[in-house]
Amino acid sequence: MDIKDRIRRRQRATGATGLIREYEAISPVSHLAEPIGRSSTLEQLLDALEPSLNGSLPPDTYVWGPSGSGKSAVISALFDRLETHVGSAHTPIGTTTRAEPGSRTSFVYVNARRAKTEFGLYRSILNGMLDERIPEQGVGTATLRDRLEDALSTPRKQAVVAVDHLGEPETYSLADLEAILAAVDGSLAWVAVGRDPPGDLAVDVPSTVHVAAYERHGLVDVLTERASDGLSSEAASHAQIRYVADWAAGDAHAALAALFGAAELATDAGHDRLTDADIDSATEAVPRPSVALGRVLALPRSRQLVLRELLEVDDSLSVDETAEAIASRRTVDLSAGTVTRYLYELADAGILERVTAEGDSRLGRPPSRVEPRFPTLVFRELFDSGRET
DNA sequence: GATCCACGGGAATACACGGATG
DNA sequence: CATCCGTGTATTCCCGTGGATC
Repeated sequence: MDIKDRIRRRQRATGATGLIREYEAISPVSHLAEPIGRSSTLEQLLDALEPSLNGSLPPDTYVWGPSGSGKSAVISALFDRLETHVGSAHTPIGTTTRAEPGSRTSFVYVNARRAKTEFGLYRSILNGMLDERIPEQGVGTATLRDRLEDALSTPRKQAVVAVDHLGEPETYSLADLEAILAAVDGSLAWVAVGRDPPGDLAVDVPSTVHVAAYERHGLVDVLTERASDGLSSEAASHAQIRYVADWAAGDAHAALAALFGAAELATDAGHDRLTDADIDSATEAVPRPSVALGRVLALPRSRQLVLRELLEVDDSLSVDETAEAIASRRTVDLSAGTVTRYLYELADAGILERVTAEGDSRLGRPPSRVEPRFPTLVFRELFDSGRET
């Protein structure tokens, strides 16, 4: 919804005549309704979820794989489909072949980055199951849990909940998720998504699905498809796409971030197609490894603002000096001390990297400076064209 | 009046370094 | 020589506050 608004705004601005035809198509934070080249993952997921197609509860499942391997893309697209075509809650009776009459299965996709608490999780699940408006505040967590149990208590009512992005600094772990959902009394199964191998987790999961990184040709397919949807024809050459795919080494998020950044640079420079220099500059603006943009864009406003302004500040300054510079900008209404703390916190979370300065031997502990660990060009663009994320 | 959660200040603690101490 | 201490910074941690919502 957010993204669409931004895109419309952009399309209006550019008249969709420029090099970039559709921002969403080349955005690393958006997913296609039909993921490209992940059919084996899709099959494995359907195997695991098969019981739910007949109205019974599937086993809890853990899906894992590296950054940019298409986990989110596949899961979100699949749950979307399942909810509209299989979950009968919103489907008029008799329009599709359903197993047991009256059985209702809700398929809910939850982004843990945006539902960071127990309260938020219950709220997201209820939101996906019911058409009613769910309170955001003013009501206790236990109340929400009761409400969820109510929703699940109707005979033959069940829910399969996908919870994406587990185990990141800002999100809870699979163990936490299991504990939270175990407290819910009702027919509910989960599909948890994370990066850690199942063996590293403190939880035994009955079923796992591994998603491997994209092969080179697979990633080329993804980029080709996305470029043809989002860019003017022939804006990116085949050789350029292969180059980006190689550079990204299987990480679709990084590859799309580079493509998006290059398109942005080319547009700003008035090119009608990507130059190799655009691509080089764009890849330089994508650190490897890089933090997912979705993580950055899910941060509270004030942190995103600090990150945005950070991009305008001389990056050789110390943390304190940087904070000072950021706090003095007129868009920022925070004390330098608070900005300092934000910078340290962001560094601790891996969104920034602290680099201890060398030389310059003054008294006391030597200062460090911070460098972004996220795709800066894309963040800048999404932040500036949007707002309210 | 209850409740969630982002905010934001500032106290507490860690660290680097040189010099004093045992 | 190893350890402790003081000083000046850098970094981390805690917790009350208040807006918004029900």
